[in-house]
Amino acid sequence: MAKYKKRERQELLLEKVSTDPFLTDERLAEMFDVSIQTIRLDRLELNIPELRERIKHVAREETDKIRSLSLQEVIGEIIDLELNHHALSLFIVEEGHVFRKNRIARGHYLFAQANSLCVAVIDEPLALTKSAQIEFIRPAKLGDKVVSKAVVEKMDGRIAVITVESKIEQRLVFKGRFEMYYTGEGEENG
Amino acid sequence: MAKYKKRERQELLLEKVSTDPFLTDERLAEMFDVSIQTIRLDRLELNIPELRERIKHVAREETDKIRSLSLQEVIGEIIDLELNHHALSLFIVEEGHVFRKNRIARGHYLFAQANSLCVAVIDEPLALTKSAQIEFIRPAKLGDKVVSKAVVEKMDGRIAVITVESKIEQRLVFKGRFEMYYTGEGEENG
DNA sequence: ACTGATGTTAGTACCAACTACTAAAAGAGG
DNA sequence: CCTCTTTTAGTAGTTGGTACTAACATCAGT
Repeated sequence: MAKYKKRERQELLLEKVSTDPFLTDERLAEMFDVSIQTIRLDRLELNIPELRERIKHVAREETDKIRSLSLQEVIGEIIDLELNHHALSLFIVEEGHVFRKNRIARGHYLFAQANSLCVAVIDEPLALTKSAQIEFIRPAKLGDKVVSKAVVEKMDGRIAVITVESKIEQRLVFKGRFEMYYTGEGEENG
Repeated sequence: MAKYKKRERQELLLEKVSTDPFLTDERLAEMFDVSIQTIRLDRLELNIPELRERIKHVAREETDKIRSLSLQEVIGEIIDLELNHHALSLFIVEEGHVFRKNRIARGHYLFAQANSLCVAVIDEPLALTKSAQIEFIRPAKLGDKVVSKAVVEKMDGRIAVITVESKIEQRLVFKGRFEMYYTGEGEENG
């Protein structure tokens, strides 16, 4: 079987280039046993940018992913906050948070949302989780919007007690009782 | 104050290039108010590759990071496992896991290690956390190697009770009691 | 002030991987 | 056979460089 027809070649080209953006026109020409010019024409017709632009695009995209990853250090977005009283955050369950099998969110992400909310609600330089009792009432699934509410029950100068309830569309999915240790000393050096 | 000395400029150059790998020699020359040749000499001395190589490197590196990201779905590396009995995992505290201020690990990472260990130790298609009581005894700091041990206390066909102890160099930093819900039905569709 | 060493700039030839364009050759279909 | 599409060839120009040579500039020490 000799060369492909134009149509086939272009389909395959798209596939090749999207699976491996690092292919030069020269390599591609060899792969399809056509001239470089043909590959160029194909790219032109298919609006496939040149090698360097493809690489640049990948690099840009991925440097963005690092940013959104380090934003993930606080799980969930805080949408309401009154220091030392209460706080509200929203966490949207995405691909990375679920078991592949059943698309149920891993428990520790729900915990992380609650835990970082507790850290945020305390208006002190140092706030660490001391203990917690938690319950997972219902599973959260891919795409669910989990709203978590933390209420500070008491603060005695060292320990704060906070209750957290997380809901999806008004239905309780998680609750917990957190004891947080806090002080005014923000030790800067390790 | 006019131009920088060679030394200073090269330090700044390294910083600039590593924070933004997309800078051409021309842009850099403008920024430091020197000729392009000087920038080239600097790059040569500092072994900084040219723009295209830098971008290629970022693109390559980052396509790899997608892999290591999906590895992150289990926090910690499992180093010993006897299904339905016990499991051991190692979690090394890195930059992304700590508060910047004091380099203490965020609580939910220690929880995540324990939680995913509990999921792993149960030899059933579906295993979800039902509830947990946890205690943070001592803070874990940047660079610490946290060894977590999960022991299955009992399994009654639906609920497993697991105790977890996490230690850094033999010293207890975290303990918890987890109730896990499990079944043989691995529902594939949401 | 003169001498060297170090640092900076200029300029040339060359490269990869292209774009944009023109033009010729090859095939395929009626 | 003629026509229309497809493919190939070839030229000029671009970006962002390398590698190299050579001319200046700056300052340090004597």
